Amino acid sequence: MPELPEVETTRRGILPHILNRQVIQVIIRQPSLRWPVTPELIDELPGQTISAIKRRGKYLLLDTKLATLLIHLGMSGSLRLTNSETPPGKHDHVDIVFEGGGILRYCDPRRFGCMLWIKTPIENHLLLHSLGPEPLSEDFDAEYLHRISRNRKQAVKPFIMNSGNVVGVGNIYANEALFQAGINPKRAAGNLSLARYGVLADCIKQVLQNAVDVGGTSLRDFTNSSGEPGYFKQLLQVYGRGCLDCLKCGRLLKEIRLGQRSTVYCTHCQK
DNA sequence: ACGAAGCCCTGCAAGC
DNA sequence: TGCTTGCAGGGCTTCG
Repeated sequence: MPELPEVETTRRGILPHILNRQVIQVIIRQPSLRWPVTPELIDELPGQTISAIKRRGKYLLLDTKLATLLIHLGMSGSLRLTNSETPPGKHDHVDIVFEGGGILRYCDPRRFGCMLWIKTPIENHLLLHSLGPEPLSEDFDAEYLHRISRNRKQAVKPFIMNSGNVVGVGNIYANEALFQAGINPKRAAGNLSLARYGVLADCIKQVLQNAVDVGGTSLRDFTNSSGEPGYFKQLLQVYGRGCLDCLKCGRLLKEIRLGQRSTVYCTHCQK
């Protein structure tokens, strides 16, 4: 389940291998992802050179002179660097072949991801233009969260998971950040004080930065990596630990569903 | 305008 | 052992 840290790890991993390299071929084995991968990609990406690799939220943006390739990994997607000697697996849907033989291979068993070839200015694109700030940027702070949450009755957990409010806070990290911050996930977003949003903003930054740092350690061998980012399960304090003991107070953690998502918290430590 | 639910898809685990 | 069922999840889309 790639969240922002995994996407950033992927970006840094592929960057040195494909930046300023020319694409010579695109192979689509399975076009039906979240949205269809269009044949235009086969016709127009070859011949182009990757001039930048950016990230916005969980979207990866591969710039070329002609257009931008927008990639989302959904919840089961991954990008790996490989070569033509490695046969594609069952869920390896797209290959981007580079001059000199390297292949950027897109794998996505559940096909929740997407790969779109976008020729209009990318910042205007419908998928990007209404996104909230990057959580690790200075724009994301207590004042911002406090301001946009006034009069909002929605629970704070789905509130911070809404990409229009802040990008890249998925279910795992939302659970973790709220635990760190001592905030009950069910609390109405509009009722939290500026001070508590300060704590929450810091915890979100800390949890995400921590995960980026851990992801960074598995970067070195990106070309040969199994595609499974170390995932740092041992660092998770609440996610996946429903009915186990709270690591702060020892009482049993409670598991509920909030906005269709599994939510784990401590009724004693999170108010 | 807001918030909740629906939907896309496959792998895995549990139950029979 | 082999089926069926339920669940997980990001995030766009639809509905109330």
